[in-house]
Amino acid sequence: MPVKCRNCPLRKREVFSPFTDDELRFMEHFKSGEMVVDPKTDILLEGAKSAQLFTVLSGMGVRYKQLEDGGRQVINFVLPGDFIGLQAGVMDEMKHSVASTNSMTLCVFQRTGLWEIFEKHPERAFDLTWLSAREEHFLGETLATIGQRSGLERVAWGLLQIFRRGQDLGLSNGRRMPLPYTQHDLADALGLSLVHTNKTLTRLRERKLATWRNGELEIPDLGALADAAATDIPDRATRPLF
Amino acid sequence: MPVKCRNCPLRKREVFSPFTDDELRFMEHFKSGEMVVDPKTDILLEGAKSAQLFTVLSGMGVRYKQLEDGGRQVINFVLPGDFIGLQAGVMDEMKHSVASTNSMTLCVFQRTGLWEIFEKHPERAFDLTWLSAREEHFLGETLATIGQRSGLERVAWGLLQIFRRGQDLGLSNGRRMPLPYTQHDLADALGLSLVHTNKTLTRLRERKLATWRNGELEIPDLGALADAAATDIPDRATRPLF
DNA sequence: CGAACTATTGACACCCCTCAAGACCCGTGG
DNA sequence: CCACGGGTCTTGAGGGGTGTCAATAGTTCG
Repeated sequence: MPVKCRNCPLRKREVFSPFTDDELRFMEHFKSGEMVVDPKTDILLEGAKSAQLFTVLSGMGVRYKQLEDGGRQVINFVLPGDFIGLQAGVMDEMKHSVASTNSMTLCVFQRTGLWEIFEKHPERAFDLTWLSAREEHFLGETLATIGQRSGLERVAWGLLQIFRRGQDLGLSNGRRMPLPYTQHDLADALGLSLVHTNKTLTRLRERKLATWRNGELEIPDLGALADAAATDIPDRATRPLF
Repeated sequence: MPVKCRNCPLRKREVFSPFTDDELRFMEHFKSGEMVVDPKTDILLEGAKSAQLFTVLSGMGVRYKQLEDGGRQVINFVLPGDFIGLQAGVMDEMKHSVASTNSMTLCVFQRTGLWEIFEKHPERAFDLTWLSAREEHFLGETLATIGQRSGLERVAWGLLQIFRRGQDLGLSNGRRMPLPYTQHDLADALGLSLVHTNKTLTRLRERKLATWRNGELEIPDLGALADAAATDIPDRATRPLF
């Protein structure tokens, strides 16, 4: 029973382009409902064979892998517009877990709809592949950062990355944006210890490059922070499909 | 002008399943030629808008990102059956480079064929998305390793990973397989310095867990090495499409 | 024979991890 | 109301893993 999706961030390849009639029809056809998730709750678990795919309408979360020894690697941060569960839809099961950080509302699709997309909507199918390739690209960037850069560079890069995504999503008020994660989340994402991440954040704050407090991130000068991250100004990133 | 592709590792989802007639026809239709690449040669450069996609018929290579400061991150190792250039085909340009290590022979496809696949061969298109999702999965594993594990564990994990892929491809003679990379390549893949990688390889050799010499890797006991890598026995990995 | 690349080994420094303790916040229950 | 516990953030001390620098040797190639 398709539900009207007032807020579903279905997009063409352009960020924030208006919906076409075709896209609206497409959305309503495949959407099967909405779902609200409490903070700090697992949405998908590694190994799960989920029958649903999700799109984030609001709230934030993390993709992560739990290690045997108790460690955790945060793969990336999940923001509004992100697609969740494509792995379970295309492969047989999830290869990582997804948990909410905030309270999140999700747009729900049935996995079976995927086949219909590939059969009847080749352009949408192409978009799905594009989405997956984009994820691959970002993971490569992350890998290069974790593998090759120092602690300060990693933290600066991570904050910069998520701030840019927030900007593209319209989450930022000028130089501020909400960031409900814990320092532990960031540490696990960057491959640093919690303590060292904390001390590095303090350094960034002292240098007035980035201040992250009470769930709000402030970056006075993107360029200065980018210098600290040793990255060139990058591709503007987020282009959600649904 | 389609070229007969005697060796093209087109597969169904099963590793080494025989070709179906449909698959053979599909291959020949999209293949536009073969290509031989000298060792140590770039095949695709980051930022390139390549008109071709490739499949590896033989030889080995690396996917990598060159950093501004001279560093290099090896994203992963390219083995026979791997697909190269999907990013350039789906997105506008390559987000990483690909270079040969060995002498490689490649199967060449025209990028324009991609659209035809999505329009007329939804099952193949699904396979492409599956491929991309699989890459994403492996990158996640790598990220977790680099981000969370010690040097010894990383090296053990890396050797194990590539050995298993070699096994699946039939490249291994029992406990040995050819491995033409340099220690520098491995170091750049694992986020370790060359020197430390060397010393860690020595330790693995002394413990008789893995011996990598003269371009050949020998692993006497996969289980023992897996213990050193702190990984559970994983999903058997490589299932190439083309 | 020299140049370039690769592998190896030692010395040393330092980044980052671990352990530990305390502060602050907030919910719960006595 | 206060006590208590859990989660998060913060700071200090100490140690070890890892990076950097440097030198040697083996190999290939011209």
